[in-house]
Amino acid sequence: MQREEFFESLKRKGYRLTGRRKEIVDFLLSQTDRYITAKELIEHLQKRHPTLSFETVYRNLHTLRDEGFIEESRFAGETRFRIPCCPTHHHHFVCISCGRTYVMDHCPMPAVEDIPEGFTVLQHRFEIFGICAGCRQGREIPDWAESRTPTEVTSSTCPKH
Amino acid sequence: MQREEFFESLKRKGYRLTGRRKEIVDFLLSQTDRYITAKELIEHLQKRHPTLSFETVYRNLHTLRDEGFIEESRFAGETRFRIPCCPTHHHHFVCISCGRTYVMDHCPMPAVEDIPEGFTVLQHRFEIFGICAGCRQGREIPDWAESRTPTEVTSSTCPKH
DNA sequence: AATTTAATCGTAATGATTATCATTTAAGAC
DNA sequence: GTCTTAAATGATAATCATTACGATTAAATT
Repeated sequence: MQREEFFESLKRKGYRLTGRRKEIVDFLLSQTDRYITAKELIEHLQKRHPTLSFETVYRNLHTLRDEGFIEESRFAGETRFRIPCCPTHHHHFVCISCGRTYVMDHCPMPAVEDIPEGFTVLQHRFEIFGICAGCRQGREIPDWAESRTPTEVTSSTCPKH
Repeated sequence: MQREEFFESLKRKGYRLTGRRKEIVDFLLSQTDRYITAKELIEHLQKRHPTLSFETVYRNLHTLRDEGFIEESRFAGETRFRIPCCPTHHHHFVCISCGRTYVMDHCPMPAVEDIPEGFTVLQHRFEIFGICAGCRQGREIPDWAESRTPTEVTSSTCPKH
């Protein structure tokens, strides 16, 4: 979603286009290929705008999330946010070292056949966590990743984005 | 995994079988069909053992997690833990109302074919969130669930556990 | 029973997130 | 352009989950 489109959409929903809101959205739009933490966002924006408050950042992130504009994920012990890189439904390979996400075409839901009657599906989450090629060189695998029940999976070729 | 087996395994890894550890594991073993929060665990155990400290609970949960004995998930704004209901690899339908989990046979990993060369897969996460039949009656869908980008998925039949 | 050291307790500290309320400011009306 | 008003913000304090610390307890081994 492009910047102007994004702001139009916010406005249509009755939100005001404040300076802060625009700064926050602009930064998110500049980072659509990875998840960022609230802290990263604040630190980045406070360089130019020292008076920016935590409250404002969290309030905006949650507003955007609740309106479906941003995705939230949590890994390596931190909650992270991002604006989806593209509007179509998809899942990610997430690099736990740099937070970058790589689009995967596959969605598991069509193959799920054992949801019983009376159960309501609201959401699903499918993410593969690992180390991307860029981070592979020169970085160790973080402790938290090695220490948890790993999944032995053999993989194959070629991402996107 | 049964109780004695569990304790044996802990002991083999060099951990002591303390009273607190056993109480914590026993409670987890009594709740293998759902995720519980650290708070729930503490509140339950403090009824009988008022001196139980937060420190001990968190330390044990993390020890158990790091040794691969318990799974961690986060939804509805809270971090939750559980001992897997069975040792084979599987994923869950998670009821966001009661936290109960229902085993699904399907694992999406074999169908994933677009992981590029140089990328290392460490883990994957596939969860379906929704409302189970039991909770469907008499409960509303929580706010947090309705407010996020929902996934429109049609489903079919019959869970386990 | 004595020894060793992991595990625990109690408390304080940390870090992330949320609440309060006075003040500011975007958006629409005039 | 000015006025109005309600949303958004900033500053601060509060809350909540989680972690750290140092003294004490107790499991496991001798």
